[in-house]
Amino acid sequence: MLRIADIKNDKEKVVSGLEKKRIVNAAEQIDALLALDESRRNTQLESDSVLNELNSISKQIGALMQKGDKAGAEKVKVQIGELKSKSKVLQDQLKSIEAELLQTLYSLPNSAHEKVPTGTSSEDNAVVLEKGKIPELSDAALPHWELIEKYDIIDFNLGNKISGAGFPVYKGKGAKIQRALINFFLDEATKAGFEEVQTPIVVNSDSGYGTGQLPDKEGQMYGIVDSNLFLIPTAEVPITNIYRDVIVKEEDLPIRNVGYTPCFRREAGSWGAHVRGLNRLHQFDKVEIVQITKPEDSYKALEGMCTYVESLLEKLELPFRKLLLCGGDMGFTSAMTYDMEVYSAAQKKWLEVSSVSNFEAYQANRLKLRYKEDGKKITLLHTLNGSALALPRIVAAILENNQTDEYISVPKVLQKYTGFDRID
RNA sequence: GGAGAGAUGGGUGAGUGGCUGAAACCAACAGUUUGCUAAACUGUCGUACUCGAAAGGGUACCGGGGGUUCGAAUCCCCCUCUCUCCGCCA
Repeated sequence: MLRIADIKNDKEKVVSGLEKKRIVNAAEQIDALLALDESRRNTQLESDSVLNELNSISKQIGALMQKGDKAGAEKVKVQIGELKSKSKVLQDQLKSIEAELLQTLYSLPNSAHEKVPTGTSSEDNAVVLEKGKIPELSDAALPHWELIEKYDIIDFNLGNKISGAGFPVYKGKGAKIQRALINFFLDEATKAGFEEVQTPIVVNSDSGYGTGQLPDKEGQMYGIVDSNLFLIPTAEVPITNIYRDVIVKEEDLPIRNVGYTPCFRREAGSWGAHVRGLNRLHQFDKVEIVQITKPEDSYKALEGMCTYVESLLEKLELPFRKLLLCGGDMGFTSAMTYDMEVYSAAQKKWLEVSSVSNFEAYQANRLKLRYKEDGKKITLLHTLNGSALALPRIVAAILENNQTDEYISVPKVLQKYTGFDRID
């Protein structure tokens, strides 16, 4: 969540960043927030002084009792009644103000970075890089949802039977190519300096709040009945929450982790006829990289993570482009996001396969993720993450782009992982 | 699932109503000594909010929430988690 101190420090900047995020009355909301904080402070001040008085009277009573002066103690006790009721009122007041403050902070998204383009939808995203050759396919080229049937490698009907729509079953070479990609991504990330972690794929609500899925996106996660647990929508949640309530040692920074997990998304409302095959699923596999840096290093780290993701796409020989998302298309918690899209040549569509974001201190503030600057001042860190990469659309693009009439060729870098060089 | 024990600062761990924001030890940090390292000695050593230019104050926090009391780490209630034994089991 946003930090009051930052808002006070440069209100205009925060407001304009929020406006980019399509918060219409950002200035009013921020003013209300500041007023609320002001009243919080005043109430606390008052409450603290009453408590102080109560504490010192209690101490007096204690001292008198020790001396055996019971009558004297009773005399002093008389003063307490009124102070206590006063203190109760103030503390209740303080509690409700704090709750309101927190709720307001939860409801506000991260403020967009100055360099984020203004805009309301994906139309307004800026293409900042385009790389790779778009293959020319024959007229007989098939979209991936037909290829998977032709070669019998992914079965949606089986998934339907077992679970429901959006839960495919990968078979034979289809399953193997998935596993190959996961291993390839994990190995590459390890080489690039990310430490591999394996986390739970269900999380509690504290974790959901920590990274900002709650309360904003509760409807997007699958909840587990009677357990107050959620299936993760991304490995970002468990990995970043490793560091919740942690004061990191300065020499351990930056922290870089990578993890593979299945991801679960309800995708409520986003289902439709235009979503076919692997383009959108309820369960999919993803390798995620997470980085935690000092504030001054986070934008350099963001660029570095993008460069890394680009290198994966190049190795897979997939044509891709890189977008700097406009404020309106960015996620709730992000200050700046780059999306990577691969071109899937048979459906003639750009498919988002990675989203790399800098959350600055927004998540860290919820997570209480900090470090001791110069061994003294405690400072919130910056968190970042990126998909590296999400599997289904990569699979879709590989299948479509590498198809011939008789077979589909496997990208060279994957062959040592798959053990075969073509699907036929 | 049944029975019992427990949750205290970076770690171990003391603390059953006021002198405890919390002993002691370890770790860490700074300094002294030393040819270097080590050892020894001295000091510092939780977090948040808040007042203050600063020095230094105030308030809260001993798993979480509520209660009793003038006063709670300490007593009571609820919840969560951990450990041990039994049962079951990949």
